[in-house]
Amino acid sequence: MGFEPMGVATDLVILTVRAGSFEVLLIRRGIAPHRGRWALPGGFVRPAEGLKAAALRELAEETGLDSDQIHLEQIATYGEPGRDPRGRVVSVAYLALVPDLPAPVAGTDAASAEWVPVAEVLADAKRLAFDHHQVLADGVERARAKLEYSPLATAFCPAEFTISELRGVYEAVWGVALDPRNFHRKATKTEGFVVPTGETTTRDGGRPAQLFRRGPATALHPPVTR
Amino acid sequence: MGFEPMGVATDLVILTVRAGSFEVLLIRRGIAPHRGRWALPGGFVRPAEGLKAAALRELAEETGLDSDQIHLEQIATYGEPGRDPRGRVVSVAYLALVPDLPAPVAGTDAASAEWVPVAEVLADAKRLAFDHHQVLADGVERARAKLEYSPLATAFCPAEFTISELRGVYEAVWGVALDPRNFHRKATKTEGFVVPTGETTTRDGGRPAQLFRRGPATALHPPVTR
DNA sequence: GCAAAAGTGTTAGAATTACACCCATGC
DNA sequence: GCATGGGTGTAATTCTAACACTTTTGC
Repeated sequence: MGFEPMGVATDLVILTVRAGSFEVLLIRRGIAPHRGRWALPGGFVRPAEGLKAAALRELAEETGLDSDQIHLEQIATYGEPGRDPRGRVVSVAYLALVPDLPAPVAGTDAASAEWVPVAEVLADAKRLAFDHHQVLADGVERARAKLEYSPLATAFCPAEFTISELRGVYEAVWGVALDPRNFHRKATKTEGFVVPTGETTTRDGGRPAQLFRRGPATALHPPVTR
Repeated sequence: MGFEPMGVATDLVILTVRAGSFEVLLIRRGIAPHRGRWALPGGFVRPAEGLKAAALRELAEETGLDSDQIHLEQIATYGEPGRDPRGRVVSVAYLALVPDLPAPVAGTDAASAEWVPVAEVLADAKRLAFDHHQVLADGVERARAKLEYSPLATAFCPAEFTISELRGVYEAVWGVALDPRNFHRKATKTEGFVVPTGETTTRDGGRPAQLFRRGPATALHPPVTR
């Protein structure tokens, strides 16, 4: 059975929230094409490697994170002829949501990697190489939408977090202010969203706040509204 | 720049609602692998062809429909090594929602095609070739979810339809009964969902019903609840 | 004490639900 | 007339949004 072989790659939209800022991990390309321009991390899928496995490998190379600590899901696949000057390359894009990394971004990859505010990158459609502006836009839109009806915001938080830290994630990703009091009720009353650890912290200042972990829910009923 | 070439294909989850039944278009495979088994329509992407263009070509071959009349969106991409015995094949799955076709399904494709109730196919995980059971399940879940917050149900209807025909789509896809009176209010009051044509029909029996067309909305606020 | 953030209570308005009821047609 | 589905009205309930107010810490 004949078919025309093509290159298959994965690209990663790695998002985090750092100090109230919603940011994406970009690399400066060290090789052609688009040498010296900013791009999403990514690379070709190896012959005996699954697509998600390839994305996990790239993610570990860039961030040092392993699969337990991160949320990774497919966004979409981009394959217009001509999107890559090297030839026909089809790219499967993945969305990774990671907590604010205590360790530096430095991975085994030699190319320089940097966290950049999402708003800044999206404001300039020509900033990124290839069709990565569209890929980023699609990934960001997916993340924003999923915060509403899934407990995914916890993926941006450390293992234990306060309700106001969780609210900070929503505010950074959506770019809106939420009522702290109503948000507190929503987060703690929504079945399975968060579970209290019994501990408290004063790291946010003011009255000590309860610490929570991610709950078992996979969907939020009712959703958190934007 | 070296990469390992792979086969790239598209598979189609073509869904419709016919006489109150939620159905998927399957073909019986005429060639190996999985010869004689049921599968989703699909085929390899041509060298200079875009992914969506390939899906549209397959769709036209199977149903005779052109792009104006149908909704087509990407579901996901499936590329585990070993999913296709012919070698490393990555398949980009597309979801197509089509109205009940007045013309027979017969296309230029020689393989026999048939509409089969979705529930029947999903009930038997071994019915379909390759990993098509998973692809179908993902496509169906996408369609069910999108009915809630998008005006996509109209994609299953002819250009002009009554509110009860629209409700029939929801009931068939979700497998639930909806209150006709509350649904009527919801559909007609939700901004941009449907627009009245001014015509009426008695084809559903009883009092004449107003005819509507799809409205300009791309999202429904508030959503239709399951 | 004062500032800051956590957390609870309350109330008005909006949306959802269930169902009573009337309308316009075919037969 | 009578059956059938179309379409409107309305009240009970639930959800949301806005904000007053109390609690517990650091300084």
